[in-house]
Amino acid sequence: MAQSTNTPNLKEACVQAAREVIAEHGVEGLSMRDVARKLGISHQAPYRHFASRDHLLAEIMRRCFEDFAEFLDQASKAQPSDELGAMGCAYMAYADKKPLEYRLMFGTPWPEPADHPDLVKHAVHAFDLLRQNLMHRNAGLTDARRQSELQALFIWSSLHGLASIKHANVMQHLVLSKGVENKAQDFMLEMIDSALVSQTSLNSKKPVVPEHGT
Amino acid sequence: MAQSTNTPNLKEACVQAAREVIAEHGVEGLSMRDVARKLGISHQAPYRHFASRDHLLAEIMRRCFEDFAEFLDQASKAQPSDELGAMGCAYMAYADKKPLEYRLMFGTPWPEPADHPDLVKHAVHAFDLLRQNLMHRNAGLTDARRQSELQALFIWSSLHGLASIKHANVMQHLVLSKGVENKAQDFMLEMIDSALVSQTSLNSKKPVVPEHGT
DNA sequence: AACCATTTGTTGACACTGTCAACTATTGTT
DNA sequence: AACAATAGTTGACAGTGTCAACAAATGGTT
Repeated sequence: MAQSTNTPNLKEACVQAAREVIAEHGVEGLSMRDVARKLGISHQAPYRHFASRDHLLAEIMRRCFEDFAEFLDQASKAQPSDELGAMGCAYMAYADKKPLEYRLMFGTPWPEPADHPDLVKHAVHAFDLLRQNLMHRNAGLTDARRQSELQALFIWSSLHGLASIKHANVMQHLVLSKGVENKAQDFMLEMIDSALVSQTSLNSKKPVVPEHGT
Repeated sequence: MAQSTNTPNLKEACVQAAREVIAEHGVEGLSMRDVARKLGISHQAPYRHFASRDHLLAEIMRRCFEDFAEFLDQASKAQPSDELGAMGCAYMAYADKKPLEYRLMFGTPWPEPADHPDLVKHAVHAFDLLRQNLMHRNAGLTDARRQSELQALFIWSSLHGLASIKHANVMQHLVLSKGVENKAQDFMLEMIDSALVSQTSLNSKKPVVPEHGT
């Protein structure tokens, strides 16, 4: 009966509440009933706006990808001289500053893609930013598109790999030498740069990825 | 009462049954009661051998790391001329051939590490194989250990990144050019090799990672 | 062989989950 | 004002992990 909170559009409130629950108890700890409780409504009310828990989760993930893509876009535009390097740094910075969102996008078992086409669309768009950037960089090459895609996959893999290793908090168990953990990111960006440059050494000598992260 | 199956040691049977359940319904679909049902025992029997669902899962993950480390070790020993490249290929081959195990190790939210020290120990050991290999390769360098660790993290990140992208089945949504998906792995191994060689170009010119995967 | 403690397995509960079905209240349209 | 559509509620059902109390098996000591 009551509906203690003022919720003009309950759908939006559900998304917000769900994000809070995830922040507190992790993705696995998200329950529809928690969301309902948090909003002071009945346990079935959210089902009027989301067909299932997976649909709610998919909506949140979709927004994360939207936010993520915009963040990458901004970063690359802010540094026109080195868009690619900026994107690499931005990628890692995002994973660092918004671990929840990152984990949600790339560390959570996805719901059935066929049921959530919008989610897929937004996820692909984030990748396309990287691909387009490399396309521009490889302009003139015979196999520009193919090369760009391969490079994009390489870059994405490396960045994502390091980000998920960081998120898994596993480095602290590896008994690494002093400073290695902190330097890992810069080192990795250098290695990516190095690999790209040595591959396309005929075209450009300019470094692709600068030194520092944040 | 009944205990329909002949289970001399129930603990072992539980692990086996759990792996089957995971194979059928995924990690999220693993339930203690499923395990019990599968063995024809009461729903509480498994708790005599595993304090909780997480403990059962941790034991399975621990064995996966054991198996994984042995696999990497075998591969590197089988090809003494290029241990590192062999390990890289072996890593991807394992992720490809045993997706369940790989996903379990690297794609599943870990239980609280403090509660499962053995799990951590075995996971670290797998990483140590890579580190030691690079240590041997970098022998003589001033900062051999530090460099080896940075390189190991880079290699691991790249391989793991690509493996998890593959497992997420997301490439099929990216509308990649023909052949890119299949070539991604070899390309990535080449890039890793290229980055390592160009970094330590004063020491060795020999390629670190060969062409083909399996 | 008889006793007893320890281990192993069972039964029954409890609180929790997602979600279906049936109900009521609200709202906008005619 | 009447009515159809929408939004929210209540109550159920089957499923889960796990605690507590019980029973059966097992093995060592006397």
